[in-house]
Amino acid sequence: MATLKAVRGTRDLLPPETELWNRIEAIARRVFARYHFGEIRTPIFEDTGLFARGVGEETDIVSKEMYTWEDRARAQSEKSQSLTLRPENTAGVVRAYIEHKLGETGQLQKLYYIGPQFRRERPQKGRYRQFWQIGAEVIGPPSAGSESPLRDAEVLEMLATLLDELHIEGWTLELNSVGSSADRERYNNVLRTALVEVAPKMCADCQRRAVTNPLRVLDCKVHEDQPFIEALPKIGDALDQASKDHFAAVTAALDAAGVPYKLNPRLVRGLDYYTRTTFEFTHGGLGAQNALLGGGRYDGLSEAIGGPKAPGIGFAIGLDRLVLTLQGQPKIALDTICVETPCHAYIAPLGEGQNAAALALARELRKSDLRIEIGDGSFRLKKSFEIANKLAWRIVILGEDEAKSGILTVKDFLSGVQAKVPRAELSAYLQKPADGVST
RNA sequence: GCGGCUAUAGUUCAGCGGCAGAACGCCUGACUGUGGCUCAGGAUGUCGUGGGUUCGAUCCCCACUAGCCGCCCCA
Repeated sequence: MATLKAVRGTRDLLPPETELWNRIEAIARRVFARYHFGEIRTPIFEDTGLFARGVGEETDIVSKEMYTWEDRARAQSEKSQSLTLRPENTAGVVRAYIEHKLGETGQLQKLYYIGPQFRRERPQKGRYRQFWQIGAEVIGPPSAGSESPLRDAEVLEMLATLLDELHIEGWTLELNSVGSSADRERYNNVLRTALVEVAPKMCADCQRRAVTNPLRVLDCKVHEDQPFIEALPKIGDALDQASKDHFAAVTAALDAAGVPYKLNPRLVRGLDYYTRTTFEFTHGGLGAQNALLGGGRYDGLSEAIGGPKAPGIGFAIGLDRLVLTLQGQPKIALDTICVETPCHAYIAPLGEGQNAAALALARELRKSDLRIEIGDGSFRLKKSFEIANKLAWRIVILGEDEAKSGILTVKDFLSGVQAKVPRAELSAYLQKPADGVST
């Protein structure tokens, strides 16, 4: 039988890498809490229609990258239904917002999520078919202030704080406004018209994009095309006054808060639901996938999927890429966020007759929140020492002498000091830093 | 979905048309209760899978699968 493997584009995360993931998530939760965000957990699959209507029928995600299947009816009363593994989480959050009538509370909803998403793309470094995102959404009825540029700026400022606390060095915030959906449509037409003349002089990809997705031409990286792109109409000029004012207010607030950003008039995002503010935080050294996170405002999303008017703004961080970035950074930064955590002590029972006593001792110590590993009485003491030295700060020897006297032998690996410690004092003794090493 | 590169020990990798190699890691070493550094031994394996060429293929050819890089697109 062929050995089973994780399917293409999926992978296992093992210790100690999972430790890094946990720490990143813990930092994110801590930062979100300071900004009064609460966690939301939505199902991992949804009705296909949610993504078709929310994300956009014509987007690549929906048209060719979703894991979709027909969930057959099992009973006469049941209807078959097309289901899809979520390719992103914003649509699910907005669906939940509508379903639970959160708008009726009149309160601004600040929700964050951490979880896997699924897209059937060609796997690459930092791009998996099951990938993880940390994201957050600020959404609510207009009366709650959900349309305010202050919310855009707050989210961006929070992200700057988060990246700083994660010790990501050298990030860049790129910022743009794509205007209202009407602005966007108008601009698309203007662009399409302008491209009729210019596109034939550009690269093959651009000639194709000019027809299929004009906004994408702005993203072209071919050097020779840059002058043509520079000369194309700017989306900023197509914005109505309200959108211009909104964007100016966002940048003013960022300036006041001292959050650095770079205006990028070419930053258009792939998802249909984005309006007004769009942004990306990028980081060099990630190759073609240089975006660490992206997001934007989506004032019409709720209505697009049948809900009330509920403007919002949100973002999603690609966790897989964030981890890659951290792993690629100078060791100092990595150490501050992820250090290996050895056990406080390794208990070495001498003889299988001491195994039961070892478990009892471990239980006692673990109740004091000490990290304890237990050896096995069948091991020779030499072997116990070798193992213990690899994974613990100290070894506690539990032999017949110790069992009788109640005084345990403890050796500190760093200093090499060996001590006799009464059982009642052991927990306190092990809590103490092992010679310069802090717990 | 398209193009290029890659696939050998637990890991990182060398290698060659004729019995499979290194480093690190792992196991064992005066069989009595003492690790690290050193020393002496030892085991690593369907050479990604399936076909083909050949007296003989881990090596050459084809297909498949997977990974990496790029394109498309995107967080």
